[in-house]
Amino acid sequence: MLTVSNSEGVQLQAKLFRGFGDPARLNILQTLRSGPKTVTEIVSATCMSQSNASNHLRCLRECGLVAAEQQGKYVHYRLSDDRVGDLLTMSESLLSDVALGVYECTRYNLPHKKSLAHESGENR
Amino acid sequence: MLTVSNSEGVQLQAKLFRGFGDPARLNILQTLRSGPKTVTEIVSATCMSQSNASNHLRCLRECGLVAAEQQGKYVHYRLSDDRVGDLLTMSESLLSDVALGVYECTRYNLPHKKSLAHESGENR
DNA sequence: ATAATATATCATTGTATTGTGATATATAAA
DNA sequence: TTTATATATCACAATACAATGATATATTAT
Repeated sequence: MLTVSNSEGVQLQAKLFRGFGDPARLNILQTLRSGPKTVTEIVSATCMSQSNASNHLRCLRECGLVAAEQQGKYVHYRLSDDRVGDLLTMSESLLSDVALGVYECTRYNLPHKKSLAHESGENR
Repeated sequence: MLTVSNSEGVQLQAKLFRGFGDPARLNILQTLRSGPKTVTEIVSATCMSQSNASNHLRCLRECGLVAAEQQGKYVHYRLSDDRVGDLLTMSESLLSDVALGVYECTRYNLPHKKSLAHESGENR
């Protein structure tokens, strides 16, 4: 078992979670839970542009979260390991209990209020 | 169980994973696996600045991944749920098999070549 | 009260990441 | 071959994020 009690281990593990931590990539992973798909199928299921999907698929592939197999002019992608799906399942279980908290977590999802600071008052 | 088959669900779930997907936050979570800690203890265990730790702790708290309890002038932080640790354990299991791939995933960890563009040329 | 310690907040700055559009490559069909 | 379809690559612009430093708040000790 990999030990993560060192700095490089934490880096690695964080990078693994990053694979899951982007809406576009997570969307792809969720889509692949129902079975292998071609890029075109992924694109249409996720409503993302083809280049964007390819870019994220590359990352997911290099991270080992998905595997690719070329068949003719198609490339079939699938989750690389059952544990990828297991992690999704477990996170959903956790999420169902902490959803409200996550929903309200604002540090990294601020509603884009670039200039709201001068909205009358704001003194503290 | 929360359904993630919709756009908001994926957003939420991605945000949950983001809590794990940053080295600083993951470092804090790993530190808390061995038991509750004060901010000062977390700071010294992780070698991060106090304000940085507080900022990340706030995110982790708002995401529901950690819980805080004030005791006198100390605030004790702990993992909020066993499943947080379980997710870490499971990711480590997965990582031990895909570690090489993750290590080589370059799309989001490019080696910092800030000024390489003007290395003779720079015309674009 | 004053000082000391513990923690939180917040604006700023630098950097990393995302999505896009243009283009390249590869395979198959006509 | 030419054309169409599927996928990949890559530079760029826009955005999002992390770490910092300064400062605020809260608790305890003197």
